[in-house]
Amino acid sequence: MSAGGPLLIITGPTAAGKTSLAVQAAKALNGEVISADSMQVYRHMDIGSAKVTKEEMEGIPHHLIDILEPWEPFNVAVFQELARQAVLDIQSRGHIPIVAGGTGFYIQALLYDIRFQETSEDQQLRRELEQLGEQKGAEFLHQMLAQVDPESAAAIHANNKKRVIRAIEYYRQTGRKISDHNREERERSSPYDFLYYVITMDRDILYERIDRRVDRMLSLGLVDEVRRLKEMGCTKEMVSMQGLGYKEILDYLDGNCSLEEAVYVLKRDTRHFAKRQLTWFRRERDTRWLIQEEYQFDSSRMLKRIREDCEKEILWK
RNA sequence: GCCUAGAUAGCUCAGUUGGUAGAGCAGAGGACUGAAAAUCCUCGUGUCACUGGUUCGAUUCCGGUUCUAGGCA
Repeated sequence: MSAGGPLLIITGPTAAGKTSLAVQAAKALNGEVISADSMQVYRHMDIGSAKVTKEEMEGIPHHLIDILEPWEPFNVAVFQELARQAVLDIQSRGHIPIVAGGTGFYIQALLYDIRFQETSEDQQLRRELEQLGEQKGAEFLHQMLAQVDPESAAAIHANNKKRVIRAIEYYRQTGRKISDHNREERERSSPYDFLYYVITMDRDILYERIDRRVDRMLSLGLVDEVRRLKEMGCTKEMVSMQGLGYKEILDYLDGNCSLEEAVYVLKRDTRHFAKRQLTWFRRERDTRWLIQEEYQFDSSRMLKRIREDCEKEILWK
């Protein structure tokens, strides 16, 4: 038994069926859910983030949902800190933590206990570097990075300004190369006894479900939800407003495109996102894939599989 | 019915002064360690509508056919 205790992870691309399986698993295994979702942390963003409703929770406690206002910043390091606390909290009640959500990066940070530096975010430096990039071009920034951390420069494409800037920022703040840091962190093993499930299905079916879900969001009042956020003062620069469904509808409300165009882009970008999520999970170690077709799209059948795995692994007595 | 313009990758279209063709989007694969629902990289053979003709050679020129727009009756 590892020091961290048992941990169940239920993830997968958007619209794969994570939410309901997580609740069912929690009910069956005496668990509580920790959301690993970068958008559901925000209040007033219910429809577009496909946030679990009170009814869907079926009385199961859900952590890290509705904890921030849309103008507040959020990132992996904050998530990790809060998620750790939630794990301890749940364990203190003798319950099993169930991490459910589609943000693979967050799951990784918690699962492998990735170390993040105790430095405050340097918005000033970031803005400076961004400006520099605007003025002198992506190549220039990339060259700056190459001088202090050639390995990172070789690994990060010059066009990927966000990454280049972060690598420079990391070096300036810590005096260390982010490439060294990454290499070390990659070696980490998890403190938890975990079962890492990734729900998926045939790509065409997944894409159809995404389209239908966006249509449903629209009929549930996504446009009104975004309009309310806009009236509250939310702008597209905010991290929260970069979420799918928010940036596109905001574009429409700002008069940059028709609603039809916004919906087309939203569906398309959500498909792209689902694809990226799958790429991420394919690369992760020790994942167990739950192919919906093999379980007739029936979450109780998937739950049965999970229970069998639990017994085999003897994670919980 | 006549005239004109089109018909090229799943979609929108470019192009070849005749040597069998290429962009964007879609789609696929990948990266990712404090913006991650973000950011970035890689991948393009298809009866060039059909059918005759000219030609060493036609998707490209000429004729006909079909279809689609627009115009005239």
